[in-house]
Amino acid sequence: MTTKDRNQTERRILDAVGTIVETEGFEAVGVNAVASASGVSKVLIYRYFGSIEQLLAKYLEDNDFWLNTEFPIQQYDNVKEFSKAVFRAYIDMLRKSPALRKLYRWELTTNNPAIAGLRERRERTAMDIINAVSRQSGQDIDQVAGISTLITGSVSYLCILAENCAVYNSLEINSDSGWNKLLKTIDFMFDKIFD
Amino acid sequence: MTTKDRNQTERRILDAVGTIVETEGFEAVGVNAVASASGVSKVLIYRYFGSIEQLLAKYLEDNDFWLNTEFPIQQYDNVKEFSKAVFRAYIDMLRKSPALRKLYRWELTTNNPAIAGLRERRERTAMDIINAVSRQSGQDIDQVAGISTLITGSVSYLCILAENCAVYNSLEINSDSGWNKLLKTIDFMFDKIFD
DNA sequence: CTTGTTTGTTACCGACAGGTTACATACTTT
DNA sequence: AAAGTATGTAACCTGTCGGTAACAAACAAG
Repeated sequence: MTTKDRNQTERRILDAVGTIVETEGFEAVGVNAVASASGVSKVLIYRYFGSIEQLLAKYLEDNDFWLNTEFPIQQYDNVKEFSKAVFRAYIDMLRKSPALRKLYRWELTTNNPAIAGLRERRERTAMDIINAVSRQSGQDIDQVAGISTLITGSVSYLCILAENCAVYNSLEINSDSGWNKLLKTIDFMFDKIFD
Repeated sequence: MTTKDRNQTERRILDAVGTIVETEGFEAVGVNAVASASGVSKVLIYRYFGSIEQLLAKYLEDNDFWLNTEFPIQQYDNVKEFSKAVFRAYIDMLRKSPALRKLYRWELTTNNPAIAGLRERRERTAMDIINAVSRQSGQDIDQVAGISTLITGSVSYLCILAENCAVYNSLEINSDSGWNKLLKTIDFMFDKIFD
């Protein structure tokens, strides 16, 4: 360490968490790994953050995934096109962000207060959109929730899987071409459903 | 160990793998864990199976997930009902089997020859069905593959997630009621698509 | 200048992981 | 009965994990 600067040290630690998360995932975030990746002795991790759990909580809080993306519902008068756009945004977000993929993957094997908090807020955001779409389209809310679940669920799954598997049902889930096919299917579905 | 019986010892080891997989998942299958769970010294694991990878390969080979479920395509003259039935079977299978859920979860974080082999065979089975449905229904094959991907992908995701999370888009993914709603949505979708 | 506090490093501890060596005991074969 | 082989265990080795103690250096306040 060159100078004595607590703020900078904390930044280094959090940055190290970021790179570990992006490359190896949350599962790999341990005291020793963060210490060596940040070039900071691990005692400081405990001193400044308390524990790895709290460090991860801070990391999640800093880059608050998903929550900051606001969907301006009113602006769309065409519910069908709005729906398509929402899922397009969802796909882009997940395909672009390694950290977000790792977060979704981590959630499948873990449960802790930080994750529970994220899920709650995500649930609220999602249900707000679903409610709005149901109201504006006249579709049954369970039906809208179901369709939304089918799409976001599979998109989440495929984006995680794509890091270890190139093809699923003949779709190249690693390339734009595969995802464009899936987008066409989603559009097709909405065209059939919203008559 | 009471008597000297290699067959019985191998059985004990494989059974221990099974219980560990079902309760904690493939990630937890290590030499020490299997040794203590089976009551067998770990040297024998190496002697009889070579390595943990090979032991897991044997375990996967023994209970070959997914592959043994044959779908008699010809028997259905109604393609729509056949499709619904396939996905119903898929959901039941995944919801009933903890080991299968753990396998799907493991696949999201790992890649090895055993998994690659499974994927290949699964891919072939799936594409056989998709081809048949496309031919018999007249739907574009990419469209059928897309729909199938949306459903199986989300079902896989939700079944894995349900072990750590009770609600997704207001659906109770831990209970039959939530899944029945989702089944209704799938049926609804097929009714709209197959006109 | 001296005293106390913040920031930092090194070195260590116990627990447990994967993996191997050396040895004991049973069974088979001649 | 004797020799060889298959089956089993205990003990150990190295490495890494999370976690802590002890100490060094910079800085602030009197």
